[in-house]
Amino acid sequence: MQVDELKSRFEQFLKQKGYKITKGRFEIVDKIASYGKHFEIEELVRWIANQNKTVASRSTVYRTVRLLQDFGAIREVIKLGNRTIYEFVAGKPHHEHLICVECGKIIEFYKDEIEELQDKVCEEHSFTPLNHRLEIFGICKDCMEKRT
Amino acid sequence: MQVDELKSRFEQFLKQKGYKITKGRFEIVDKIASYGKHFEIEELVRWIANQNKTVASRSTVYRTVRLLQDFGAIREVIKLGNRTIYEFVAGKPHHEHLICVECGKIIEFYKDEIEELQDKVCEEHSFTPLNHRLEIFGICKDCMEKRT
DNA sequence: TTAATTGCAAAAACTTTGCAATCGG
DNA sequence: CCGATTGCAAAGTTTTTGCAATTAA
Repeated sequence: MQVDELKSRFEQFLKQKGYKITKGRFEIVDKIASYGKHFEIEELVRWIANQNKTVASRSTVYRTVRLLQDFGAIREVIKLGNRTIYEFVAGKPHHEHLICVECGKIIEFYKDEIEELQDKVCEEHSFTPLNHRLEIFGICKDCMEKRT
Repeated sequence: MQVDELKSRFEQFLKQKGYKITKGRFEIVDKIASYGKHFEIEELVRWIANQNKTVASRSTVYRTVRLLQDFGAIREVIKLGNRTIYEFVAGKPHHEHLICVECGKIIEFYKDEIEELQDKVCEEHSFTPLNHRLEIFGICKDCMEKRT
C-alpha cells in the first residue's frame, strides 16, 4: 500500500471516530513509514527529535501510536523484557517473528498451517480470536556461526 | 512434580551457580506454588505482604522471580499492554494461551502440530529456537454469550 | 465558537540498583 | 571470615495524565 493511500484511510478513520485531522498525526505516519524497520516508541521519539524539524512531542507520539494501533497500521509485535517493539503493518500480510536474543535480528515468517491450527484450537474452545502473536526466541544463523 | 522435589532441584541449581540457600528464596517458591494461578509480580508482592508472616521484601521477590525464570520454574507467558503475567511451570508440560480481552480469563492449550511447524520454520531459517510464546487474544465463550 | 489536540511537566506504574547491615557456608 | 543476600529508599524506565494554550471544524 502506498503511504498516501494509508494516510487517506487514516483520515477516514479519524473522521469516522470524530477525531481531528492534524498535521502532527500525519507527519508521525510519514516518519514511521520512512523509518522502515521495527521500532520502539522511545527510539521513534528520539529519532523524530533529532530531525531538523521536530514534528511532535513525546506525548503526541505516544498518543498517535495508540491511535495507529486502533486503526491497525501498527502493531505490538515483540515483547521482550520491558521492551515493546512495534512494526508498521500497513498493507503487509500477517506474519510472525523469529527474534535473535544475541544480536536482536528479527526474521519474519508466515505459515498458513499454523494459522489454520490456531483457528481450530479457538473453535474447540468456542473462543473468538481477535489477534495473536507468535514469538520464537533463539539464536540466528550468523550468531550461531560466530560461536564456533 | 511435587513442590518438594522442585525445591530440591532449585537448591542444586543455586549451589551449582554458587548462590546461597536462603530461607526467603524457598518461601517465595512455596508462595508461588500455593498461589495456584497466573500472576503478576506486584500482585504477588502484595499477596505476600498481606500474609501474617512476611517472607520477603519487594526487591527480594523481584530478584527471586528472575532466578526462578533462569532456573525454569516460572515463565513470562503473557505480555499485554504494560502487564507481564507469569506462570508457575514446574513440571507442567509446555502449552500456549488463549486470553480473553474482556474478562481476562486465560485458557491453556497445546497443539503438537503447531510445535512441529515451528521447528520446521526454524530449520528453514537455520534458526536455533530457545523458547517461544503464542498468545491468542480474543473473546471467550462466556463473554460472547453475555454480549447478546 | 467550541471541542479536540498539543506540549509540558508532573505523576504513575513497574523494575532495578547502591548501600549498609545481615546471613550462609 | 568473606562473599552473597537482604531491605530500604532512591533512581531508572516507560507510559499516562492534568492543565493551559492552541488549533481544527
